[in-house]
Amino acid sequence: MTRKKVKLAFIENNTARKSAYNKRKKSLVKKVDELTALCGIDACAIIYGPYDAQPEIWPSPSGVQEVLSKFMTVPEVEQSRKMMNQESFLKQRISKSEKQLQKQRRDNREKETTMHMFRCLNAGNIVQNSMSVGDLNDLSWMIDHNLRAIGRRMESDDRENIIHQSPPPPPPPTAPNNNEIAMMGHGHAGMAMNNNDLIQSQMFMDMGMNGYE
Amino acid sequence: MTRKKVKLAFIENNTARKSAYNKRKKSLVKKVDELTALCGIDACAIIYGPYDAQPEIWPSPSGVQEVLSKFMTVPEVEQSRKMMNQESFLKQRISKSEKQLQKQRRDNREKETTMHMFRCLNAGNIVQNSMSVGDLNDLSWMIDHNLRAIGRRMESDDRENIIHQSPPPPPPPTAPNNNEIAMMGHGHAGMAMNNNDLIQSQMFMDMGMNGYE
DNA sequence: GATACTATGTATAACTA
DNA sequence: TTAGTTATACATAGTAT
Repeated sequence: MTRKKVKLAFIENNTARKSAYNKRKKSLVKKVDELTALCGIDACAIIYGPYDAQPEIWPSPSGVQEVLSKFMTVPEVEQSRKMMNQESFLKQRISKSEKQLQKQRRDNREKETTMHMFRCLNAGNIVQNSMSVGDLNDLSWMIDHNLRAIGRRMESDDRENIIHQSPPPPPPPTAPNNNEIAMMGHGHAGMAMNNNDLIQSQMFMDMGMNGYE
Repeated sequence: MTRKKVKLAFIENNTARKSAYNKRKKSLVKKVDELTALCGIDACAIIYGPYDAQPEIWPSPSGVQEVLSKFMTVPEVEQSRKMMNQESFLKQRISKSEKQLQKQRRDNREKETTMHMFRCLNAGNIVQNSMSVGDLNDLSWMIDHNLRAIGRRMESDDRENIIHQSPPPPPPPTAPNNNEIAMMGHGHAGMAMNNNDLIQSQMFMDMGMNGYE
C-alpha cells in the first residue's frame, strides 16, 4: 500500500498505469475545480488520455474555448513571460531538494557535535587529537549556546544564578561558522574544563537541552 | 492546521486566498507533471491567476499550442463527447456522497439491531411492542447470521456442534430485506426464545461477533 | 476490469518567524 | 510579505473482492 515514495517514471504495467491514470485524472479535475472555486479564478485542463482520440477537458468546451481565446490573443513572447515551464519547474524541485539536503546535513552536524560534547564531559577533558578545528568551533558554539539557554532557563525559573551572571540573552546565532561567536564559545568551553564545573554543567545542560527547542 | 474539512467556497480573506492560490497552483502543476510522466500522456493546464493579466501555463507555450491545436481541429460536437463537464462532475460527487450516506445508514441500522438483540437477550424475551416488523426482520436476520457464523466457527475449531447440525454455510446474504432469508431468520430467532438457549446463544454470539468481519 | 479497502505518502490550512 | 513548520485532511498504490 503505497510502498514507494513515487517513482516518477512511466508505469510499465498496463493495468496499473490505467488505474493510476483514472484515479489521478479524477483528482486532478477535482483540484482544478477547487482552485477555481476557492480563489475565484479561471482555469482549464486538457488531458489526452491514452484510451481515446478526444482529450478530456474541463470545465466545458465553451469554458475551455473562452480561456483559450484569451490565451491565443496574447503574443507568444508575452505568453512566455509568466509561464511555469518545465525548466523552471525542474529547477525549483532541485533547489528544494538541495535545501532539504543542507538542512539534513546541519541536523547531522548538530547531533555529532552533541555526541562530542557529552563524550568530552564524560572523559573530563577534550582529547584534542580527535577533533578538527571545525569540530572544536562547533563544539564551543554548542556549549555556549547551551550555557545561554541555561541562563535563560534559570532566570525564567527565578532561581539563583550559579555559573555566571547572564545578560538578557541576545537572539542566538543561527550558524556555527560565525567566527566571533565561535571564539566566544571557545572561552566558555575553556571555562568548563575542570571536573567540578563539568559535572555541574552536565546536569544543567540536561535541563537546558530538554527545554531547548 | 487544516481544521476545516474544505469549505468549497470563495475564500474571502485576501491573504489566505492568495496563499492558497499559490500553494494549490504549484501542486496542481506538479500533479499534471506527474500524470504525464507516469502515464505517458499529453496534458496542459492554463490558469488565469488574479494577480496577472497573463495566465500561467504548463508545460510550455509550444507544448500548450500543440495540445490545443489537436483540440481545436476537432468539431465542437465531438469535443463534448468525452468531456468531463461540470454537470457530470457534480453528479459524480453527489452520487458518491449518497453512496456514503447509505453505507452510514446501513452501519447505523446494524448497530441498532445489535443493540436490540442484546437487549432482548438480557430481558430473556422480545418485547414485541417496542419493535416494528422491519426491526424484527433485521433482528432475526442478524441472529440467523450470527448463528451461521457460530456454526462455521465451531466446525473450523473442530468442536462438538451443540445447537444444531449446520450444513456447509452458503454465502451469507448481503441485505436484510430479502424476504426468504428474513423468514428463515424468524425461525431461528424463535428457536432461541427460551432462557437456557438464550444464555448459550449469548455466549456463542460473543464469539461469533468477534470472529465476524 | 471495476469497486472497495487500507496503509501510507502527499497536500495544505493554520500558524510562526 | 514571503518562507518555514506542523498537524490534519486528502490522494493513492497495492490489494482483495
